[in-house]
Amino acid sequence: MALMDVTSSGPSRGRGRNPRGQGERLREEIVAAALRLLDELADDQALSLRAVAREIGIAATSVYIHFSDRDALVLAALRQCHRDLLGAVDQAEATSPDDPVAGLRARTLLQGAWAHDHPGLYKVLHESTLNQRTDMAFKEEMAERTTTAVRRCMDAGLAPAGDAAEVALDLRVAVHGAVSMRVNQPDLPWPPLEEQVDRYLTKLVGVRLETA
Amino acid sequence: MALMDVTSSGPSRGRGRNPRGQGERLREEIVAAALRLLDELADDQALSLRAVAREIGIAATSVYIHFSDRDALVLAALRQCHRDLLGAVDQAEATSPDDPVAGLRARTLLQGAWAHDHPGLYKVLHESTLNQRTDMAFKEEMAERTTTAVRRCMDAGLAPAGDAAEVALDLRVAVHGAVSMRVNQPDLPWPPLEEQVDRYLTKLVGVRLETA
DNA sequence: TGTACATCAGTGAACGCGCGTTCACTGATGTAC
DNA sequence: TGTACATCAGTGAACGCGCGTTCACTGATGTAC
Repeated sequence: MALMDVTSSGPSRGRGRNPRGQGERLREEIVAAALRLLDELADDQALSLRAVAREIGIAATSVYIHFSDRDALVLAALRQCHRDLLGAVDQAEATSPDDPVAGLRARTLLQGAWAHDHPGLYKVLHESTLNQRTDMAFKEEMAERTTTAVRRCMDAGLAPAGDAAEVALDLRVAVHGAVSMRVNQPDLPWPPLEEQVDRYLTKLVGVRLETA
Repeated sequence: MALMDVTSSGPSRGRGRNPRGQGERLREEIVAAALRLLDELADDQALSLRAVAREIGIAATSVYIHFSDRDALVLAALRQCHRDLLGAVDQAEATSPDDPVAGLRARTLLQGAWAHDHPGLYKVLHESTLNQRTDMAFKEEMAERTTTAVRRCMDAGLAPAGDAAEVALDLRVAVHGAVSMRVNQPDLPWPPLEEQVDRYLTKLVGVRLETA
């Protein structure tokens, strides 16, 4: 995807300036560093622009070349994070194209696995005070796709017909609760997420899961 | 409860020093102010000791008379907050002493109502990074009491017999999800919490609710 | 081919601010003799 | 009854720090003529 650079080894380590026309590379690096730090900090308010700059070895002021202020940076990072997650979840679902129930289950479990791998980002994405202060409209996409997945189960006769949006909401909410509590209190002795998700799928959506 | 003070009107407004032996009053005032601010800020990291002092008109250093550092103050505030909530929930349940299902429902709904009234405190209590850094063992009490309430329903034959702890966990988790999402994204068009809770009670616990 | 100029990618010093915490203190009130 | 002293409740100045943001700048690279 990126052109090979014969003269330097690695992605221009040593923090030389980017070649002409490649100024956008820094932008990507800034966003990536912000995501790394946000995952560690688990709190958008705690992320400082200066820490991001430090992380990649640039002057703090260089961030302003690409972002108008700190909030714009955080928002861009979250947007990117959401896009990545959305892609991963869709991909997980696509593994079982012929089995709507398996697809819905894979979707749901991938979100759990992602939260397990990136607890800080999960918190920032779902619990940050930016949610109140900023738009975040892009988040609705995930909800819509879950509704679609539930409807597919209903249409295939694998779940009792009903209000797919309502059922999907109940499922999303319950799973968010399960993930959120695990993320927020990781030291408590939680039962396996898979089992709990399966109970929710069974009792809330009404699908039948083969007890493997 | 407190002795009447004939010479001053109101609870010693004007911020004169407390009489000898009443130094603990300031402690209570500090905790109350911290809770007020935490509810506004919805983030324990954002609460500054200086803001608390400002809020009640004392010197910032006076906080150190009662708390060893900022974290100790926040923890004390959360402990108090949790104690109050626990009492309120128990009281709600006690309104229906002869109906375990109504009791469980009242318990659950009161937590929802409390979160609605104190969204910032709900967030701090359940989502603050203090959860990772500090003990917060006192929070387990709420879980135990919910399990007891569920078991009561089972024992009375009002819910299918089963693992009360597991069922209670599934319920608590789902309700936390419902409350958490409403608190974190208050501008989204949520359906009434009561109805969602009733669905969870029906589908997860298996109780039958009179459809009034 | 040379050269002036524009553009691009980024820097470094400085600003004012609020923070947690430390320190030595103040002044009222009670108590021992 | 007087008085020295201890205790209590709380203060005010000062510290060093990291922060977001502003400003004027630097130096390499491309482009018009």
